[in-house]
Amino acid sequence: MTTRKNSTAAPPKAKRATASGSASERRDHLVKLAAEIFARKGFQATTVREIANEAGILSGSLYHHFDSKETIVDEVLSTFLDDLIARYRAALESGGEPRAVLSEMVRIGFGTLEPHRAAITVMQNDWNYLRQFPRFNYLVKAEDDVEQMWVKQIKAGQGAGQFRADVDPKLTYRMIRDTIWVAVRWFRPGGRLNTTGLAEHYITVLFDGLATGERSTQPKA
Amino acid sequence: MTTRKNSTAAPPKAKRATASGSASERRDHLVKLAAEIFARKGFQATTVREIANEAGILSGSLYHHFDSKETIVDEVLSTFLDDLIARYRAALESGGEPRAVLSEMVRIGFGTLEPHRAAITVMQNDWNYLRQFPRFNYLVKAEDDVEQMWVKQIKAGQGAGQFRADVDPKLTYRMIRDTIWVAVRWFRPGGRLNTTGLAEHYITVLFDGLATGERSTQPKA
Amino acid sequence: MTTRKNSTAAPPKAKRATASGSASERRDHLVKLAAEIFARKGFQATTVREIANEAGILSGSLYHHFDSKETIVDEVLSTFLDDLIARYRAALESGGEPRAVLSEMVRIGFGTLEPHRAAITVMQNDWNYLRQFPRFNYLVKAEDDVEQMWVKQIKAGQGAGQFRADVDPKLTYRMIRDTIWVAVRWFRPGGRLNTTGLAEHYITVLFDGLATGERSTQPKA
Amino acid sequence: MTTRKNSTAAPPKAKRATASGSASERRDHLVKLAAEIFARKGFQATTVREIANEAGILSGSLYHHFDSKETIVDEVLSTFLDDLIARYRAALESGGEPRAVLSEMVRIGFGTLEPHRAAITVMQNDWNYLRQFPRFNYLVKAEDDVEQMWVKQIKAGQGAGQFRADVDPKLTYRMIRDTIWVAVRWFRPGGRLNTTGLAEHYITVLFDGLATGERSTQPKA
DNA sequence: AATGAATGAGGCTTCATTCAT
DNA sequence: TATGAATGAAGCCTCATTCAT
Repeated sequence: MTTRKNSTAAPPKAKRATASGSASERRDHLVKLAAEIFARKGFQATTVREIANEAGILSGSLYHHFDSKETIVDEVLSTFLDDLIARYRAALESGGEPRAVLSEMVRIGFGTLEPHRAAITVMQNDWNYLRQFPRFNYLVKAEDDVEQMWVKQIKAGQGAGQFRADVDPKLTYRMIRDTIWVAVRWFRPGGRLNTTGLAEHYITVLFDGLATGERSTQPKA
Repeated sequence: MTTRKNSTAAPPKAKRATASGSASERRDHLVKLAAEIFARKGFQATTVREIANEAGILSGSLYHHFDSKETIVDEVLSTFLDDLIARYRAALESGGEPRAVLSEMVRIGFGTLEPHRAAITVMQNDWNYLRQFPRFNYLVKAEDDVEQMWVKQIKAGQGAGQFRADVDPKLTYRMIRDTIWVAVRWFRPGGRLNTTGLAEHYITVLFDGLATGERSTQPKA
Repeated sequence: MTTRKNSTAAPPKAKRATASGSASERRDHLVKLAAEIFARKGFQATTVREIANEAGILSGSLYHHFDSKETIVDEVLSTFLDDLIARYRAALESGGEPRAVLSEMVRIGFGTLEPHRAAITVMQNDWNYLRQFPRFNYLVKAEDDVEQMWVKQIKAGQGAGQFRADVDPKLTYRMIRDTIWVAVRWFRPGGRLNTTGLAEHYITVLFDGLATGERSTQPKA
Repeated sequence: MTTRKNSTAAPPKAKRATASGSASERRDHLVKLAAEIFARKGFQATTVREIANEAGILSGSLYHHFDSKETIVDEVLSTFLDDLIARYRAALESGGEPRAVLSEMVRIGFGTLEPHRAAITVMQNDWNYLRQFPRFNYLVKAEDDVEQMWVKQIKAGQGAGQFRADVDPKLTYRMIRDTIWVAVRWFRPGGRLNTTGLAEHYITVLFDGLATGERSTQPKA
């Protein structure tokens, strides 16, 4: 009735070693389990009972660790965003030329697809629902911060003559962002391309286009 | 609240001939109302009571029109998909060269953003949840059909030397598709660009890329 | 599973007559049932399931009539207070001399003991708990209104020389009020005294005191 | 949070001799804390976690001191009742005349308002709920004992011609009792009157009545 | 004595759906 | 077609209590 998973395989001692661990390790483990289910079924369709079952405890016991179901998804999302923003900042601080920085940002984006697959999926699917709650206002803030980083680089690239001047920076950012994140819907590790391959593929098309030969439209700048 | 007892008296046929004509009109109206709410709040977060309220009736009364909540969203999605596929087919049957056809398909895609905004939003946000029900299997089928149309054109374009040969057709399709549909999340009529402008903007970047000057990578074919 | 009470005794037709009735009759009936249980067990110790069981329906069905458990107790209390204040106002508007009016108010107070026994009990026992919720602020308001009515009469009586001047009007009111309401804890219809008898007994002691012979302290006025 | 492992090393006896002396002091402290919260929020609305928080420990740790939540409130109430009955007995044993003894009992009652405010509040508000549990039967017994003391004095007063004979002793007792205890709801130290003042105020009204001039009804005896 | 994790029962509430009228 | 009352299942959460450490 207690341990439901991994119960018959591991020796008792190993089990105890797993069950203990630092206070927040347990919490992190639970967040990870929850994230997977949220990603698979959607936040609303996921019951706290499912999360608890997956962890081998009763649903009420979850509330020893979290205030509410919202708190859990909050931790899922904020963990991802914190990591993402930190990576972006590092890329910006490298001080490279715009095209190189932007390429790196694309790589960073695709690079989160695997480690943060669940969180990105939740953000894609449940964002619309979650944002109606005041507690998730910070998500909008984070989104704005990220947008500024991208738009700034695109504009810098246009100023430096690296990017065509006849595209809208904000619009372009949105298209890039969506193309990256939405890939989480169909990308599965182990397919033809890994996320690095995906990134390079996209960088190619993004910068040089799908067409061959001469560019049909020339930049105005 | 209105007519309450006219069920057993009048002959069914006569009644339908007179009072009807709006038989399916009423139904369509309800579907449209529901679609808007589904789009705004998500399918699961939308209660049948909300839909009924919006229509000025009680929730139980909805069941004179639809078997279930799923039936309503089903109608929302299938109406959109039927229209979309019909348009794609028309573009394909025009028999133009691949690049022209693909451009037209992009235009068609962006062109559905306004008339089918609600349906597209629902498909984006609730697809993950809905697909777990067998009744929505046909959605997967429709998605596959559409994918084939696109991939065929991309391959044709590569064969004709119009498109670079070093990109993956299926992957490219998915990125195009995602870029278009996901725009429904932020596109609002009345902004800087209408959907036609959006389409042209994207076609430019898609075919010629973001960069200026020489293409850094050359097609292998 | 549906009708649990009065099911075997009454003929089917009678039952239907009971089950229907005007929309608010059903609601009033439920409120009355709930009031009895609240009085017997306390508001918090009463579960919505108990209320629903008593009414022969499922707990969820209660929410067809009421927003919440609080709404039910709200209706219990406000019904009582509305009636009480109306009666007090009528007594005040009779325009009698203070001692007569005050006597009448005492009679009114004891007079509510039977028809509003449940509500008064709830107010006595659960007031402390309920007042913490903003929605019950109006209870405090009603209490203040009533206090003003009483205090005004006591002061008037002192001004007219009918009541001793060396007592505090507000304090005296509180003691009278509490003595009346708190009787709901032990008063049971069918005992030695009915509520009229109780009222007269209290009026006697209230005005003339428990002692015999000369009053040991004289009014200062 | 503090000492965590000193259980198996030291001999129990030595430990108790040193660290203890506050064995029951700690317990009494916890009871006092609990009483305050019970009074403020009601017994049922008070969680063991709140009590533990107030004491700076975790809720589970409370169970090293008490078997259950009921045990705590039991201690709150019985402590008060033991003290009250002892005081009453002392007054009775003084052997004064009925009116003097009764006055003293009124003073004792009001005198408990401050030192036992919390316990009295709990008894007022949660009596109805608590009495349904067999373990609190002794409360009813104590209540009966007290009633007998009062009624005996009232009857003695009537027999001695000090109190009017046309009042019901039991009924009179109840009204006096209620008037005193219920004052706990609004009495706050530091107001116009302290409990001594309250007592004298009430004694005046109780024996001589609110009215001035001749008594309108005369005792029959 | 205290911690911290868990239990198990139960509470209030929501909601899609049904059905007699 | 619509109403209004009800169902029944389920959901999130609370809380007194237990127990190994």
